[in-house]
Amino acid sequence: MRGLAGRLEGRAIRWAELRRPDLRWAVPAGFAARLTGARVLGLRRRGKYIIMQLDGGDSVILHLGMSGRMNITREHGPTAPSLPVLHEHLVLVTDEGWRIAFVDPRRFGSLDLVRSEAVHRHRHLSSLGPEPLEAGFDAAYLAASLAGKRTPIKTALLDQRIVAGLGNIYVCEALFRARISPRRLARSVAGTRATGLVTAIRATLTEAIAAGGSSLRDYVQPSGELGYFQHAWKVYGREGEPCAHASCAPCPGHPACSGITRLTQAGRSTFFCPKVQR
DNA sequence: ACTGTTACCTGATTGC
DNA sequence: TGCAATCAGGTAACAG
Repeated sequence: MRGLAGRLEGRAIRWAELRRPDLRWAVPAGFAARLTGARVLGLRRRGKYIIMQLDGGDSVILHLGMSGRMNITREHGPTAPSLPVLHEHLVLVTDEGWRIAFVDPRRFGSLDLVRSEAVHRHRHLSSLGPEPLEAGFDAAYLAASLAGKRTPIKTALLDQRIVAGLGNIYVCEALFRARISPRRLARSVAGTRATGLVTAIRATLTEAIAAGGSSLRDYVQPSGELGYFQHAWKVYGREGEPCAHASCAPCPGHPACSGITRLTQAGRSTFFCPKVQR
C-alpha cells in the first residue's frame, strides 16, 4: 500500500484499462471509465483491503487475494510494442508516466468501486475486526472476543472479524513468538497469554512491514518480488527444522523434539514447535 | 450460533 | 521426459 501511495497519491490517472472483469467477484461495469481522468486523493488500508479514494466521490477497493501483486514500472509510451503480460487484469497510467498493473494469476483478488461515503458499509469491510496495530486491539478486547470459542486459537486468529489482516503465515509466526500452541482452544487464551499474544502479533506485523518496506524500494524491478520477510520466517515452511527459540535445545529421541511440526487445521497448513508452544 | 469443509483458479512442485 | 496429482496466500458458501 505504501509503495502504491508513493506513485498514486495526488496523481491523476491518465487512463485505466480493465482487461478481465471476472476476478473473485465481478468488477462493476464502467470501472475503468470511472477511473480514467480521476485524481487520487489518498490511499489507505483496512485489513487486507487497499482503499484508493478518488476525486469525484468514488473509491476503489482492492484485495490482492493469494497470488495478486502490483507491478510499478515506467510507462514507455506507444513506441514500445509491450508484449502482453499474462494475468494483468488492471493497468493504470498516471500523469507522471508510471504504469501500475494488478497481476493476479489465480484471480482470488478483487476490485470494486463504490461511493466513498459507503466504503465503511462495504460488505467486505463492515464486519472486519480491529486493526492489530491500533489501540482498539488489546489484551482485554482479544480475550473477550475469544471467550467461549471452542475453535483452536490458530483458526480464530484467521477470522477477520476478530482481528483484521492476519493471514496463515503471520498467525503461525505470531503464535510461535507467543509460545502458544495453535491447537489450544481460543477460549483458553486470556490473561497473560492474551497480553503476550497481542504483543507477538504486533511485533510480527511490524517486522514484516519493515522488511516488506525495504523491498518496495526496488519497485522499478519488473520481477516484482515482494517481501523480504519470507527470509525471516521462524516456523512457516520449516517442517523438520530445529526450533529457533533459544531455550529449545535439541534433545534427539524425545517425541516433542522432532523440530518444527506441520499439521492441518481448518484445511490450512500450520507450522509450530510442539515443545515450546503450549 | 458455532464450527468445519469445500470451492473458486492457476502455477509450481512432487511423484510415478 | 512427460504427465497427473498435490498443494499454495484468502474468502465465503455450505453442511452439520
